[in-house]
Amino acid sequence: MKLQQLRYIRAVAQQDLNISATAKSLYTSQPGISKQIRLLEEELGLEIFTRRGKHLTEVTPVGKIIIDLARDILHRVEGIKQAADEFRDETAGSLLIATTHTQARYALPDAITAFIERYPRVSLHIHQSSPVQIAELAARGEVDFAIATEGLELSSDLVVLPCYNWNRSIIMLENHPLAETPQLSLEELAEHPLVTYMFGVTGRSKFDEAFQREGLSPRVVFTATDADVIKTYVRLGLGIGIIAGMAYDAEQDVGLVALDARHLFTPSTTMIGCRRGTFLRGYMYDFIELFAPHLHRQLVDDVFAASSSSTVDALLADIDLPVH
Amino acid sequence: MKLQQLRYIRAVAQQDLNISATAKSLYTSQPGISKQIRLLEEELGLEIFTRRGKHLTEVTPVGKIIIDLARDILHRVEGIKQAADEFRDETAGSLLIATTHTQARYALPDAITAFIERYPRVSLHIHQSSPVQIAELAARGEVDFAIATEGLELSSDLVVLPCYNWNRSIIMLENHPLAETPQLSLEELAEHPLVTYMFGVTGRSKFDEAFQREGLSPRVVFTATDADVIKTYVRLGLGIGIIAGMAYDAEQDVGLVALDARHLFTPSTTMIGCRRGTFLRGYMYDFIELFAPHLHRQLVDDVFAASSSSTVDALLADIDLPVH
DNA sequence: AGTCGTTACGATGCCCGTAAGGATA
DNA sequence: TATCCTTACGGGCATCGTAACGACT
Repeated sequence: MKLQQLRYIRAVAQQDLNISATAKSLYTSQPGISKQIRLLEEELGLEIFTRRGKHLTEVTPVGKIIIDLARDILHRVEGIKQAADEFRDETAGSLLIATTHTQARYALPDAITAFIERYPRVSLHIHQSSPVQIAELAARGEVDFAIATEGLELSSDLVVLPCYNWNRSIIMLENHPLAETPQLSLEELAEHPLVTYMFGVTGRSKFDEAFQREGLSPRVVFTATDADVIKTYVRLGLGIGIIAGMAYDAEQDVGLVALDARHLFTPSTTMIGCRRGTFLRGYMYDFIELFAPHLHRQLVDDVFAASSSSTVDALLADIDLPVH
Repeated sequence: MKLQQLRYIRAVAQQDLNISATAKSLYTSQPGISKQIRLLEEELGLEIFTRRGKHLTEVTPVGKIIIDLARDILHRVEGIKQAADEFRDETAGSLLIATTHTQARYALPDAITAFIERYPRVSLHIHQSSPVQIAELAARGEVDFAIATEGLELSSDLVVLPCYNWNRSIIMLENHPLAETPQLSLEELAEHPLVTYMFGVTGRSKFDEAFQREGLSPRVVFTATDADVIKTYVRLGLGIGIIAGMAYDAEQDVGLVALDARHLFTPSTTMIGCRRGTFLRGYMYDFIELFAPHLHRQLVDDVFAASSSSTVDALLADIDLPVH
């Protein structure tokens, strides 16, 4: 058994069982991959992929198990390289983050700024995507960290840590009839057309929960994946916007007013997720701590070691999350 | 990086940094190992072993991390082979158990008998050793299971499950003055010369605890690693024996009487341990369940997935352990 | 002097890439 | 017909084993 064989089966599984495409993506030849896979199957005495004629049609049940193990092994092999890099030069390397628009735009800039100042020689890549895709990227180990409010807890391959809580703000045109209301209620909100985040994005679930709890059906006339788009449509008079509080800036957002809505909605918690078994480099710990100061190295190590929900809960029980 | 290179560094680390000896144990040549290690070090850009002249003297700090990761990786590679074997033929394979004399002699026979009847084509190896060595063998993945009363919980590399509780019996010559005493006390025991298990073996710690709690200093005149030796010396009139209850058999042990001592000592718990990340074959689950019926497959999976003490505690909280 | 790791060197064998063949949609 | 996997074949390279060297105890 060779590591390349494991790489091949992983890649083929990823590329929809197309060996030709896999060969291109790995800059090698089809026959090479085909042969190595057959050799591995021969060595193990079973088929990883089922073939119909000359096409790979699906992954066998054992194949699934083996590919999962292969992913795990290759990830740990990466860990050895990371450990080596860390030791050779702890101030250089790369950091790949997958996150949502909201985080990239409003929550991350401070941490990023501080990070690149402290680690100028770490090449930083931020990949913006939807929560589901973010979680997948991190679970597959294609990025080091996933940062999002929704969707991370769904993958059991991820170690997930809470970073901060945040509340919502209600934004509207400054001449809107509700603009002067001191303590807006959900009933009042439900009477107006609303603009907010799409399903599955930026704490949308807490939004729905709140209305459902009161037996109200809000009139959501427009949904978007980010606050900038929402603000644009609020400006157009389409309705009242409900966005993350941090997405409103009194100076920048002229013409709009924001009302704090923390009395209406449960706070959301933004999380950072990382694949289990990842070798964390020194600057990775530091990045986490820059973004979420309560997540110091010892605690992160403990949570990684624990890797199970109730122990994690115990470790995190005493922490007061920052509120943004 | 190649798997063989990882095997080499692991083996060299294990063989006291002696490449020649490693080469012999792996049936290959010294230069081959030497070169592969250098190639790996070159690829990673660091030294795994420190050399003084032409001798390997110690493992570098990174080396330790890398060797640990290598062990982990190789163990998971074994897991792939296990998964393949399991799928090819779930009734054949091998099962390696490291355990103590007490377990092998008194607790395991029933489970073993049932196991070889159900899985005649699984080659079974039982390795008898001290608790500390047992734990090491299992933690290194050289055996599938460690079964012992002491020492397993010390290794964080092991997933440990409780199998059964057991109590002690006091054995003595049938004409001994205490033989008729209905409820012996620790004070009375402390007045007589005692024979029991060695330190670190078969629940010896509970023995010491009991006397210490009462502020008593027992006169232990002889210690042994197994009950057979203890019984031999009790027969010689050396003193009163304290052994695991299951080690006394009224029919076999003629000339000796046993008094139940569960009112004097805290029960001990015998545990089964298995390295984290092990791929468990179907017959391995069955073996566990044959030995400890409450440890059914789902529960074992949950504990492996949890792999942290407090979650494990929660999973095991509702279980009534069998008492032997 | 003996043990041990490294270097040098030669041969086997493996891996990869090109080219051709057969099967499917 | 176009795509795709497999087999066949040849070149290059890495690995391994033997032998000799240098270094330490």
